Amino acid sequence: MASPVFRFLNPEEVEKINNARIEVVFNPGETIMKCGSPKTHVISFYSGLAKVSLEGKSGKNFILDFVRPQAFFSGPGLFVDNKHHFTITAVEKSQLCLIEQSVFLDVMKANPTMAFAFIENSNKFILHLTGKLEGLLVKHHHGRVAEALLFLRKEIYRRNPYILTISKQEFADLSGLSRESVSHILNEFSEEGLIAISGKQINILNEVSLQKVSENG
Amino acid sequence: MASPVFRFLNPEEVEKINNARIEVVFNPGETIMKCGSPKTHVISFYSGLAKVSLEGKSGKNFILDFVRPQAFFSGPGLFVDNKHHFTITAVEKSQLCLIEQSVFLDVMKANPTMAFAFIENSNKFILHLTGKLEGLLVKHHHGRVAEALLFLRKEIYRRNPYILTISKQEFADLSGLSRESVSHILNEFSEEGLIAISGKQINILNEVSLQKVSENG
DNA sequence: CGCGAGCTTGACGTTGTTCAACTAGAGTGG
DNA sequence: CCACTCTAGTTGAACAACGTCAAGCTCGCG
Repeated sequence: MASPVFRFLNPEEVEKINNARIEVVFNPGETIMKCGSPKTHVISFYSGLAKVSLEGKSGKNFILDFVRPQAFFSGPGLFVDNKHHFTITAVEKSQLCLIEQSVFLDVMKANPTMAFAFIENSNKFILHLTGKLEGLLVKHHHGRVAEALLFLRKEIYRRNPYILTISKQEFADLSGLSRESVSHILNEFSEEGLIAISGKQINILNEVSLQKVSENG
Repeated sequence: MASPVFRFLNPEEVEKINNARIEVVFNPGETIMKCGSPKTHVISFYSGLAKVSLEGKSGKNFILDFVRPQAFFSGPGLFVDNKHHFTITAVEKSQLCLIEQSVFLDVMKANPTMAFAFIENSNKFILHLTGKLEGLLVKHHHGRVAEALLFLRKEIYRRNPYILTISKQEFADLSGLSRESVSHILNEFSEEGLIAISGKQINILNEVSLQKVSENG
């Protein structure tokens, strides 16, 4: 029960949730939730890394967010059409719990504090999405790549240098660019001494400058 | 108490909300909520039209959504930082109620059904946002203008032909383009016989083709 | 040693922004 | 009732951004 959404449960409620959850392990590349399929469970994520992506027709994908340890994920189909609107795919080997939605809702119904925590979680997601929107609208490719580099360093891998566990295609899907553009720009950053790349390892050498590029590029 | 969010209140709860609300009328162009300011009320919208926009630094704005009669609006700052993250501006003369957030939350705390309706409302907003994101990523300018034209016809003005109450600049902010691009494209659509424009009136002549442009352009 | 997927590199063309000049309409004051 | 001005909108041209294409590279794996 690691996620903040569950932090206000009493032992009885914890018990109820525990009886309605199944623990599953997904290997890299495996689909956890498929866009369009019926939504029957909510997710409590324990370990690993998964991507939440939008499947555009014409094959273009876009990564909205990552699911990380301690995260809770429900999806916006709840109370709307009870379908999944995003596809969630394991990037690293991931351990998570699938909790029956009906039981989850029962508990939430009786515990308004948990409902408020749930709303907090949704609102943070909304803020994340509007940040993405703003990035796509105002930033040019350099800014978006810089933003993605810093996001991965600060939010996902939480260290520097870091080893990319996502592919270059996924990096492109994260920044809303083509794979080739990402290559070009990483190259430029490398030549300018902002970062150093060797294989899958990325080393951010000049975080301050990169931050500026992210904001003004 | 027109919004679906309030549909499950009992008379006592209605009374409580009624005592904590103030009715205000905004004229076109007036700011209802300003991005960055503290968030103390939620909105129940009665009549008129308002835009919800993101203020990008560098002066670029983007219209995320419109607030219409019957709509409820809270904003994602709730339970996060209690600030406004969007600016809401009246487009037409608008009549709305500002409800004290603390009272609103008290009522929601005691009424889980209302909390669920609130979550439904948030989720629909999330779906709207991800739709916008997808549009920006996949569609080219023609597709976006076509989409905006159809959105205004179907969701906002609900008739055809319709009179634009938003400016061309706002139309551009809605589709994520520059004013000039919008001009060019509306011209092209007009020459191709898809629409007819005279002054502020827009007449969609070939909705089927426009729909196709919206989907594949 | 050879194969193939993922990635890189460079050239090219389309798209859409920006700039600048122009037009139309609305409000103001003589 | 006519200039004058101010804002909103249009038009066209030039340029830059970015995706696409195509060719080449790298590295893991048989």
